[in-house]
Amino acid sequence: MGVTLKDVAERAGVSTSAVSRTFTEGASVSTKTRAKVEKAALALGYSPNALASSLTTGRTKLIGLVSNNFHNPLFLEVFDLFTRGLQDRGLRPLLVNLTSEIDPVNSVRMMRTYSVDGAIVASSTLPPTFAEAYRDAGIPVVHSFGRYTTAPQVNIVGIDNVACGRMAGEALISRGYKRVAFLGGPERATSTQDRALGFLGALLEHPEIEVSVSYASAYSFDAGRVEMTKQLMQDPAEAYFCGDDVLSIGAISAIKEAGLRCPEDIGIIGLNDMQMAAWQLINLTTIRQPVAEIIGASIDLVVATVENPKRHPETRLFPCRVIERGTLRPKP
Amino acid sequence: MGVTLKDVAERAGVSTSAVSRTFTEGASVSTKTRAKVEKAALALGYSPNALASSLTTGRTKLIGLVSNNFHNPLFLEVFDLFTRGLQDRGLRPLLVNLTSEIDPVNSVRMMRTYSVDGAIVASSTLPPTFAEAYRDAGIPVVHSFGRYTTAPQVNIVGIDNVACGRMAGEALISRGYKRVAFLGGPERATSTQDRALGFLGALLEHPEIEVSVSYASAYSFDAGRVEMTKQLMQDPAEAYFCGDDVLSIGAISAIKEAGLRCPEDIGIIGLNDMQMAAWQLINLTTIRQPVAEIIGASIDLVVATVENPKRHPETRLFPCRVIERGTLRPKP
DNA sequence: TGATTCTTTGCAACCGGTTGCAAAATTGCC
DNA sequence: GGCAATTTTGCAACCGGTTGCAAAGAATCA
Repeated sequence: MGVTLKDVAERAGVSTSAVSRTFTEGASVSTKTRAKVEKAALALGYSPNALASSLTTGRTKLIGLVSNNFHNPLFLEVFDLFTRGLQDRGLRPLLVNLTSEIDPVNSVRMMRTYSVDGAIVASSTLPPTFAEAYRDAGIPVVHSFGRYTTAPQVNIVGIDNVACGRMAGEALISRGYKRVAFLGGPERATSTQDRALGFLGALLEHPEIEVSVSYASAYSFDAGRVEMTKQLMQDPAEAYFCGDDVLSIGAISAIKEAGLRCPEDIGIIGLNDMQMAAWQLINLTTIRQPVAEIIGASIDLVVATVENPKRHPETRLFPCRVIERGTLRPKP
Repeated sequence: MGVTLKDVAERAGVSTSAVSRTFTEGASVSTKTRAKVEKAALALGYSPNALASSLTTGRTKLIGLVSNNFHNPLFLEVFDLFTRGLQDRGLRPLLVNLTSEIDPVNSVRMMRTYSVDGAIVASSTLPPTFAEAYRDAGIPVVHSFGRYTTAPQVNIVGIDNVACGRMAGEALISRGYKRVAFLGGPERATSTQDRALGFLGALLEHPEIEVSVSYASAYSFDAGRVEMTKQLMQDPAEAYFCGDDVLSIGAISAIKEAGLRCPEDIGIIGLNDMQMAAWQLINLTTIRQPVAEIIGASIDLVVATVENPKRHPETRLFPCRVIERGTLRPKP
């Protein structure tokens, strides 16, 4: 079955080294032998074995793509962009689903077992210790959608969640809402904490506006719906900044089920701008996270770190912006 | 960085063979040496190199997971289940995104370059020739969500799309709709053709019911919305069987935008039952595709074919059923 | 043409493991 | 304890490639 280097060498009447060199960028081969080899390889249907060569070169061109966000529709876009982006650079994503794992130790071992060149942790909910565990194991890593820190221990690419929270707060203020609220994801998620911080910060400058905070149990439709239903039974705010788009849609669902309208009775602003948010049926006003840029930068960074492992860890943050749709009342 | 077999052997004071054997299931090692080796391995933090061993064993435990459905929310569930299912069996998914590819030749070469043990083509829109190209290259393969054929050339796991079409037709008939329609995905997709066939077949027994057929340009929200808008400008049917859930949601959006109500004015039944279909905001009556079973069977089949490459190709179809929600009027 | 330099080539060792084989060690049995 | 049967062990070859090195060949120049 498998055609090997040796087969090609024999057929072409050259040494295996010659064959190896024709398939190696920038190696020294004459045009004549190259032609002979290529002809033989074509005839035999030879394709080099990346894993065997990785043994000597130390590069597998495998990148571990680690995530636990297999329930957030945004991540379908994320996986699409990551796989395409990696493919375009001749790299292969080795997918790791961490949904049922809490400990990085297994995935680290796996990364080593498969000698990945680098790893990308794509998650807004995993703690920074995850990416750090990879780094400690000597695996070049970047944490995408991770939390910004002033003295990063690992590469981080994402958004400034505090700034986004502030942006959301200002959006509500500028629309004249007098009673606003933050409806976050799980309180322990760092992204939630940061968004709350920014939101409350913006409101601090407006003591005349009433603010409240609550947390859903997960970044999910159901959790958003449940939490908003709870709010409606008490004394709801006029407008909510929801921790993310899925949560927002859950909240909107609760509002409509209660016979209220959005934005006429209650306004909602989300975060992410996943494709679904633009669906006319949903038409969610939200803050766009520049997913493509984040992913492009993540790949760039992991490649750079693979090429220079001593590279200093870096943080790259991308600006977000409000996307005006139909779930907040218009500015006065 | 990398701790090798030799390092462990040296430290444990045994041969490399002994170390290799302690890490090989069912090999002959005494308890004493095993203990020595394990102690040394632990102290050194050794983890075996799967790629090096694949050279001699011929197994990488890598499974190519090939898809082009990176825009259908159902596939987030699909990827979640596939990655978890493969992981549970000690296999690793190597993700291949075919979105911008039409020719299998590149992905086949890639599979060989990485010596995958097998491949799973997860797509309802890729033609059967794709999976066949893998099989021709000697790669054990199963086509998940593929089309049923009586004399399969490759393993196929999925649903009986004709039966689903019939089921949808019967659901509409039983609710007393007198003018019904099929709003399919792209006409060239085999799944669309089969669903149309089944749907029309069911209606054949009811000549008193008026039937029409149209096709959206893609399995997407926008395509569904555009096509339904077109329908509404002419003379719409009372109820539509949409080719899939995303298409259905697009259609519902168009209906609401036109100031009509679903199901009071127009009924919709979808296909897939992706998680979102159950969201109260959408509450789509649809036909459930048993995704978890399909994926479990796909993994079983690919593993079985890896273990016995001469295994006869097999088709496994799973029954679907109607999930009653709120987008069809109730049965009389 | 011959000396010198640069390019191309093959040899052989190596990457990190596995495995058939024969020798060594252990066990069982009388 | 002695012998045969069984288990454990290490040697060495091999998996499919890469690469440093020295020799061979080609090109350059006087």
